[in-house]
Amino acid sequence: MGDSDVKPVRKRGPRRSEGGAVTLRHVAERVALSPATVSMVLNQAPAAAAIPSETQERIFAAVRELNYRPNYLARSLRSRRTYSVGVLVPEISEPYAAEVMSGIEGHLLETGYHYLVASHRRSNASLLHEYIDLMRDRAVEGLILVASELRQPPALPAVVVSGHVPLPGVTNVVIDHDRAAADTLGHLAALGHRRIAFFKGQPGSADTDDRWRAIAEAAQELGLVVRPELTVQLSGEPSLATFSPADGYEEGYTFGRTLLERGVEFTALFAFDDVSAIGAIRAFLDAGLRVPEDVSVVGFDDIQSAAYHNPRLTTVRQPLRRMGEIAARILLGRIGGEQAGAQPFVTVAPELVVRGSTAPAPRRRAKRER
Amino acid sequence: MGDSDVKPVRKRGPRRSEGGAVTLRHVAERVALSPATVSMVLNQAPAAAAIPSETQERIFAAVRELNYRPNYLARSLRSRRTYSVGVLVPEISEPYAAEVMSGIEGHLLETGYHYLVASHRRSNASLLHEYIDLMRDRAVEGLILVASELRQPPALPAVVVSGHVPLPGVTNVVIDHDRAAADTLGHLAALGHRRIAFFKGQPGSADTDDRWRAIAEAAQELGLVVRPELTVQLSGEPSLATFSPADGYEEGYTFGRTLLERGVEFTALFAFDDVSAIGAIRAFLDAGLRVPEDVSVVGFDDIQSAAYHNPRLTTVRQPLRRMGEIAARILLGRIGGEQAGAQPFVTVAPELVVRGSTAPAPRRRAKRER
DNA sequence: GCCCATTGCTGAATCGTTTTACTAGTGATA
DNA sequence: TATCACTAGTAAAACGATTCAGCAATGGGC
Repeated sequence: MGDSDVKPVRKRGPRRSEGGAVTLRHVAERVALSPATVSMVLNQAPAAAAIPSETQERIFAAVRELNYRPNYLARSLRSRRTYSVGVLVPEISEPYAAEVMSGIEGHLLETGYHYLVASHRRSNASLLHEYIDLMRDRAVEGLILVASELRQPPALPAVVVSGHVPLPGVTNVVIDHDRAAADTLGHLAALGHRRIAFFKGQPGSADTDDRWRAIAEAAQELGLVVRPELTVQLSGEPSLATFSPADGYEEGYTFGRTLLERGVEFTALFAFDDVSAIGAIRAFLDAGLRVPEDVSVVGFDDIQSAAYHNPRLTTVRQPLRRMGEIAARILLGRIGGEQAGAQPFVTVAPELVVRGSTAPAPRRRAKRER
Repeated sequence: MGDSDVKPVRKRGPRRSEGGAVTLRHVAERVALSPATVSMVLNQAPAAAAIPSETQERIFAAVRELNYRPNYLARSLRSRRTYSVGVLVPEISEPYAAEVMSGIEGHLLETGYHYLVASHRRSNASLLHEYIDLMRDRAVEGLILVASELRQPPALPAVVVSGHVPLPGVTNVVIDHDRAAADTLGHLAALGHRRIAFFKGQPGSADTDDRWRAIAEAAQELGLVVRPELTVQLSGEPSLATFSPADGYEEGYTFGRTLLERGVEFTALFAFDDVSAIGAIRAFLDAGLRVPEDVSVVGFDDIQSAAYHNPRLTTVRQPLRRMGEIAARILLGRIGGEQAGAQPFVTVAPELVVRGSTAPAPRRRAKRER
C-alpha cells in the first residue's frame, strides 16, 4: 500500500480558492457568466428581469453549492448602503437605556439592519458629538440617541428618544410630560400630600427640563408649591469613590439622604426615575422611615423591576421598549427616503401605575406642619 | 455691474469635490503628492519613516484643513481589518447582560474598536449560530458570547463569558462555581437551613450545568440533600401571556409560587440569579411570608439593584463588568495575534455578599420538619 | 570614478462588489 | 426592409483606500 490510496486530506465543504473566501467571481466562473450578471440576479436588480429564470436558478444553485457570502465591505463601498445605524446611550447598563435598546434592536434586526452602540457616560456634549462623528466614520446610515441632548443637528438622519430640542432633520420621541406630571401630582395631592420633594434629572439628560417645567405647571395648577429646599438635582457624574460608571441607585441613595439631612419635612418624593426612586427608598428605610407609611415615593419609567420591588413601586410608565421600536421605525423610514416623516415630535402616552409605594400622607406629619 | 461681483454662494468650510466627501486623493492633490505617500504617512506605515517630518506636517495640515476622514469601508476592504467585534447576548435588557456589556464596551471603545450587538432571546442554538454568521458577514474580527452556549467552534476568535464548553479557539471567562456553591451553602447551613430550594438555570444558559454540578457537590459535602420537589428549572422562554421578551422577574415570581404550591416546606431558596431571586421574593411576600424571617433567599450576580432591594439581597457577586472587560481584552489579544492566549478557561473569583435576605432558619419550621 | 545605501517618493495593482453603457441576436411591426 | 423593442447578457469603470515594487537623486566609502 503506497501513498496512492491515501485520500488527500481536505476540509469538507466547497473548496475555496487560495485567497480564502468565495467571491462573486468564483460563482460567475462556476456558471460561466459574468460577475455583473450574477450580481444583478442576486440583488434582483431591475435589469435581472431579462435573465431567464432557468439561468437564475443555475446561479442560485452555484451560490448554495459554493456557500457564497457577499463581502459586506465591498458591497457597501460600492453601493453606499451599510444597513447599519448607530445608537448612543448615556450608559448601556442602566435599565432605562437597556429597555429602549431592546425595542430598537427588535425592529432593526427584523429589518436586516445592525447597530453599533456607544455609551457617552453623561460626559460632556462634545464627547457625545465626538461619538457621533465616530459612528459617522463607520458609515452608519442614521443615529438613535437615547435620553441624550443634541447640541447641533447631526449630518445624518437622527431620532432622539426622550429628546426635546427641535432640530432640523431630527425627530424626538417623547411622552406627554404634562399629563405625567398632572396625574402624578394629582395622585399625591389626592392622598393628602402637600410637602413633596423632587429629584430633578441630570443636566445632560434630554428629559430633564421639559419634565421639570411640566411639574412646575402641574403643581401650580394644584396649588402645590415646589420648594427649593425639597428639590435636588441628580448630578449624573461618575461616582469618584468607586471609579465605576455612574450608578443611579447610589445617586438616589445619596440624594435621598441629602433630603433627610436638610431637616425639612416632606411626606412624598417624586423621583426622576425608578432607579433613583429605589435608591431613595433604601435611604429612607435605612433612616428608619417606612415607605409608604411615612413617606410615599413615585418613580418614573416603570422599568421591569419596579413591579417587583418591595414596596411595589408606584411609577409613571413609559413604554420604553415601544419607544425604542418607534424610534427605529421612524429612522428607517427616513433613511428609506420618507422626507415627509421629518416631524419634530412624536408623542406617546404615559400611564401612572399606582402600586404600593404611595399611600395617604401621614397624619402626624401633616399636623406638625402647621 | 454684471454677474462678476456676485460671489458664488458656497457652504462654508472646505470645499468638497462634487461627489461629496473629501477623499485621500483630494488631500494628495492639495499637497502635490501621491495618494500612496499620504496614506503611508497617515497610517505611520514603516515606509513613512523615510518621509521628512516637514512633508509629514504638510500632509497633516492638509488633512486638518480639508477635514479629511478616511472612508472606513474602503480602508477595511483593502486592509482586511474592521476593528469591530460582535457581541451576542441572551437579551440586552437583562441586567446581567447589560453589565457585562458595559465592561466590554469600556475596553473596546478605549482601544478604538466598535461592536455590533444581537440578542438571541434564548431562542434555539441554530438562531445563535445564524446570528454568528450574520456578524461574520459583517466582517467582525471576533465574537464575544455572553451566557450563551456554543455548539460548534465559530470560524472566528471567540470568547464566551460564563461559558463552560472547551472548544478549540475559544476562551471561557468563568467564575469558580465550586467556591460559590460551597460558600453559599455553607452560609445557609450555618444559619441552620436544611430544606433548601433551588432555581436551576435556563437550559440554554452557559452557566446552568456547571453551577448545578457544583451545587450538588457542595451539598453532598455539607450533608445537605438537593430534593427534586424543591428544585425548579427556569424555562427562559418568552412569556406568551405578554408577548414580550422573557422577563426574568416574572419567571422568578411564577416559579416562586410554584415552589409554594408544591406544599413541600423549605426555609431557604438559592436562586439562579438576582433577577429570579427578586421575583421569587415578591412571590413569597405576596403569599404572606416574610423574607428573611420565614424564608431566606440568596441570589447570584450582584446586579446593581441587589444592594438596594428590600430586603437587601444576599448574593454571590460576579464581577460582571470586569468579566466583560477581561473578555474584551482577551479577544483583542487574540485578534492581535496572540496565539498563546488561547487558553480554554480564565477564572475569576466569586464573592458571597451577605446582606439582609438571609437569616437563621425559623425554629417553628425546623421543628415541624421532624 | 564606481558602487551601494539611503532618502523621498510614485505608479499601478488590488480588495470584491455594483452599475452604467453597450452589444448582438431575434422577432414583430410599420 | 428598415426599424424597434426585447432578450440575454458583457466589459469596464467606479467605490476609496492600502500596499508592493521600483525609481531618481544624493552622498559616502573605497
